[in-house]
This record gives sequence, C-alpha cells and structure tokens, in this order.
Amino acid sequence: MADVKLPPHGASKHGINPLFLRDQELRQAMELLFFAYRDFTAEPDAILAQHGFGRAHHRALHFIGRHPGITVSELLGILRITKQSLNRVLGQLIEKGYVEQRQGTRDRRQRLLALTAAGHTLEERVSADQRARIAKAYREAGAEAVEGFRKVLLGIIAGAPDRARFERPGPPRR
Amino acid sequence: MADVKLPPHGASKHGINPLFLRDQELRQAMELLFFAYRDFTAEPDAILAQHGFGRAHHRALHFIGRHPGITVSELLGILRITKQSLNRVLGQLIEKGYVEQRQGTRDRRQRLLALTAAGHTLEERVSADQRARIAKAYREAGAEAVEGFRKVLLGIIAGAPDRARFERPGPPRR
DNA sequence: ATTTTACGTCAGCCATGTTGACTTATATGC
DNA sequence: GCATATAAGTCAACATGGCTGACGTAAAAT
Repeated sequence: MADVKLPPHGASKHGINPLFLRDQELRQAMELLFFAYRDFTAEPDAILAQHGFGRAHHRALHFIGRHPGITVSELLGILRITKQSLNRVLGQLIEKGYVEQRQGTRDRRQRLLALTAAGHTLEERVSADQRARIAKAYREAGAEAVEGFRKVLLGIIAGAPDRARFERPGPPRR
Repeated sequence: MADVKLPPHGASKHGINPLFLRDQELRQAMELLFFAYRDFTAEPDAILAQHGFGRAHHRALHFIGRHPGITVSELLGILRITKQSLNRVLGQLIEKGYVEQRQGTRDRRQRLLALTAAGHTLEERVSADQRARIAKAYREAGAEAVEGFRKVLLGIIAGAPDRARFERPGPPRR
C-alpha cells in the first residue's frame, strides 16, 4: 500500500493507471447509491409530509409491519437510533392510531408493536412509489441482475446478524 | 388492480398468493437499500463528526472532487437541496480551507468550485471505509453481480439527466 | 434599458438525530 | 427474598441539516 504512489488524480502522463480506474469504479458505486437513495425517498417524503410525518415514521411503520409483535428494543437494534428518538416517533404513530402496543406475555415489561388497519393502509400508500420503482427496475434489469443487486448490497451490509434477516423467507416469530 | 383482493398479510388459507411473494420481494429490496445505506454512512459520519462536519459536507466534497470547476447551481441540481442549505455547508468548507472558489471566465457570475489539497486529503480519509466496503462487496459478488447491481440501481434512479452521469467514463469538463 | 440569472445572505422554523439523568415495572440470579 | 439487571418511558437541552420567505448584488441576456 505504501509503495503505490498515485499522481494527483490518478492519470499518469503515459496512459491510465489501473488503480485509478478502480477508484473511479468505486466512486461510481458511491454515487449510484446516493442517487438511488435520493430518488427512492423523494416521493414517500412528500406523502408523509402531508400527514405531518417524516421518513423516520415510515421506517417504523415498515419494520413494524414486517415484524408484527416486534419489541421496542428489537426495533431500536434495527434502526440504530436512540430510544428517545424512537419514542418520539412511536408516540406520534400511536397517538394518531397507526400503531398499537400490547404487553408481552412471556415478559410483561415488553411492549409488542403492531400496525392497526389504518397503519397498514398508510404504509401501503407511502411505500407504493418505492415498490413500483423497484418493480420497474427489477423488470428492466432481469432476474440475473436482481441476483447481483442483492449479492452486492448484502456485501455492503455490515454484520452477520443483519444479514441473517435476508436468509430466511418469513419474519421472525415471537 | 381492483379485482385482486389480498388477505391481510397476503397468505390465504390454501397456499401462498404469488402477489404476496412479489410484495415480499419488493419489500426485501427496500430493506436491503435501507441497511446498506445505514451501514454505508456510519463510519464516514463518525470521522466527519471529529472535524465538526456532517454527511452534507461529505456529499459536497465528493461531488466537487469528481467535478472540479462545478458551479454552485450544478451542485444544487445534483444534491437537490436549497441554496441556503448548500451555502451553509459550502461556507464552512471554504472557511476551513477544504474548498476554493474562483470566478467563472465564460460567465463571471459563476463561482467555480474545487477542492484544495487539504480537501482532497479529507475526502479520501472520509470515503476510505466506503470504498473499502464496496471493493469488498464487489470482490465477493463477482463481476456479473456488479453489472446487475449497477443495472438495478440505475433503474431506481429517476430521470434521464441523472442517469447520463453514468454513461460516460470521465467527469464533464468545463 | 430592462429583465433574467447566478449567487449570497438574514431570519426563523421543523424533523430527527444526540447526550445525560432519572423513573417504573418486571425478570432474574444468588 | 433481596439485589441487581433489563425493558421501556420521560424530561431537558442541544446540533445538524433540511425548509420557506424576503431581500441584495453583479453580470448576462434580451
């Protein structure tokens, strides 16, 4: 690593440095992720704003919808935010009747979270554009590309525990 | 669309609804994007915080680095934020000596932006983890998967103008 | 000469993250 | 049974990075 010296922008006078190409390729991927995420969230954000909500509310709705009965601390582990931040969002969703809590049976300290019917409806409305966008991208790219897309994103995701989410078909039961 | 009625969570008593599988697949993609983005930004955010900067600063550094001589309004078009928001970030980067402005020659109202040497160094430091993460994911997934990854992300990105960024090899000259 | 464009700036608002301190109820381990 | 640990909630204060709206200046375009 220390013996490779790149010129300021990687291109030497006598041709193109292969490490420069590599860097370009990696930065292109960074941009693809940025643009995709930017466009992926634009529409949902606009719809959420009409309800006085934000992106954080959507994330909660989504994961509660996919894992009915999820506990607060499990949700915290997924979102990687503080409980104070989550509580604000969760409180608003409960107050407006999109999320319900019930006490855990095995452990009565837990609050098991679930979407109400209204919560399901809202989540569907908010995510409609995202699902359509992915459906379109998948359709255009083909099954093989979809496999590659999954593989690479999985490689970007950090730890084993999170990756495990994508190994089994259904949500974890409680 | 109106004639297809899904049971609450898509699974009927007599087998699995193919539309449910489809929905699961799309939601899985949503989650992959979320987790990848979450983990992709965690390390850079930590480094930036040590410098008193945030994610917004990194985005500016990145795009200025890739498009030396970019104008303020071009950068605004890429980031899709307001000029007031960009100005705050840009002002801090200039003040601390990571970004330089010079007056446009063709149009003297323009401020052409470029990284200083310190700016380049900082950007490299901040993006090192991201590049390593992508390099690892690319290596593990293989060339074919990388092609698929690009194809699908490109399909998710909204408009023709933005996609054009990924069609040519080099940054646009000015 | 007028209008439009590129950029900058001031002021204030909101969403969403943070830290730190503290409380309550319940489980768990000795 | 008591001590400790855990799940969740709460209050307060703060930072970042978006936003709107209003206004200013210089230069280009018509």
